[in-house]
Amino acid sequence: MTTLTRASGKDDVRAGILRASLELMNEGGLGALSMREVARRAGVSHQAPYHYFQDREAILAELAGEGFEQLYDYMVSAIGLARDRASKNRAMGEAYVRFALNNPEVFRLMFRCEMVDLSRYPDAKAKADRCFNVPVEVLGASGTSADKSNPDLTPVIATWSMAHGLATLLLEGKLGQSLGETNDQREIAANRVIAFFSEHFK
Amino acid sequence: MTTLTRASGKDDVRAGILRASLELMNEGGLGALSMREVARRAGVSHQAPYHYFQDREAILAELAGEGFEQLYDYMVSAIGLARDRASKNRAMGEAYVRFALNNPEVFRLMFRCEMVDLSRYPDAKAKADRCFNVPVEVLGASGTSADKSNPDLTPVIATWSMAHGLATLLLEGKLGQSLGETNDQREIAANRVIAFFSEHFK
DNA sequence: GTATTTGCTTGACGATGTCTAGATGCGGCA
DNA sequence: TGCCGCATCTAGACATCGTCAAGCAAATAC
Repeated sequence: MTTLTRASGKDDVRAGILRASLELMNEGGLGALSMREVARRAGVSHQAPYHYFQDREAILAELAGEGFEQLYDYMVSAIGLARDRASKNRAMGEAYVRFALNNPEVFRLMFRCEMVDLSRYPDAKAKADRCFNVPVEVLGASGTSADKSNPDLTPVIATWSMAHGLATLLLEGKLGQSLGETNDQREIAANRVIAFFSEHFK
Repeated sequence: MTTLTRASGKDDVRAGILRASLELMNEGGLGALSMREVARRAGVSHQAPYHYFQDREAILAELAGEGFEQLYDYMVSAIGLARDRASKNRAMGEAYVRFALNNPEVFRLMFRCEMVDLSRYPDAKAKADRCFNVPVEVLGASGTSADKSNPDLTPVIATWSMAHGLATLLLEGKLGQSLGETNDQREIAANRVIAFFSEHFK
């Protein structure tokens, strides 16, 4: 009885810490994610999280890794529904922005190098790299360079930058009312921008 | 006389606090900017800054405001050197990225809404808005909408997003080695991306 | 010449991340 | 069965942080 509780309790505690972290982040932003509050919410002492994670950054790295996995899923499943390369490209950008709008705090976390130094967390880094390869594969054939081993990434970076900048500006409220108030309105407007962009790259 | 000394002394402390804040930020990132360390470096007690700024955010707002002024200057002077609309557009994007690479921490600060809520700082907000109007004016004539009072901002947002995304991804190291190691290399590569983008909008 | 304001200091409070040092209970081994 | 070691977790302490409150000296106002 106690054994069972304890054994399953281990995973419970670790999972509970992660769940509490995600909750806190989504409720009050990245700044609200404190070790002690996480522990409090997970119902353990303020030091218990240090048994499962080396420090605060290790928790963030795990959350960021999960974020990259989700972003990958968003993009891949959107691409799967598209037929030609142009629509794949567009669907990818739309999925990118949609993910950002649906998971603003995780998105911020994923793209702030001072929050998580990915080079210190190979697992999360691998998940990130897998993400970054999606546009390369979708757009790869469009590279103007004949050298396959060293393709010209310019179009890939331009596309990715557009989607990333749009997502970021939306998230940080820098586009004001130009793109609407609700998430739905903004997503539609964002898709218009992406469509405009894609139009010019056919 | 005394009045004059006092007045300049007052400004000294205020200016010293701002200078120390900027230094700290540039040395150790946004996280290194603490009220107490700022005060220490400015040679005053830990409470002195509260005479000039309501709280930490007020200092950040002032720094962000200065950042927007600089970004405006970067863009406007770059545009001034260009002749036609296409080169203006390109010069603007290049200036945007150059500013970000030259002032990474201020750039981060400027575009993180949880750091500075611009709606609470009208001065900084005005400086930001003036910045955001630059692309509108440069690209304004290209709007497809005939309605001048409500022009179609899609091309403006696409252009801005591209530059912003590129700057952000570069700053956060998400483009890895694809664009070189040094700031100079990255700036050149970034300009290539911007050129590619502009090419398609002629 | 006293009262008020300005500019700054000192001290305190609660909160945080993390180090160190226990406590508690389990599995393996004698 | 009894002991050891390890995993899991708690509790306490420390330095640091942002900021509130109170005080003090000098300049200014009346």
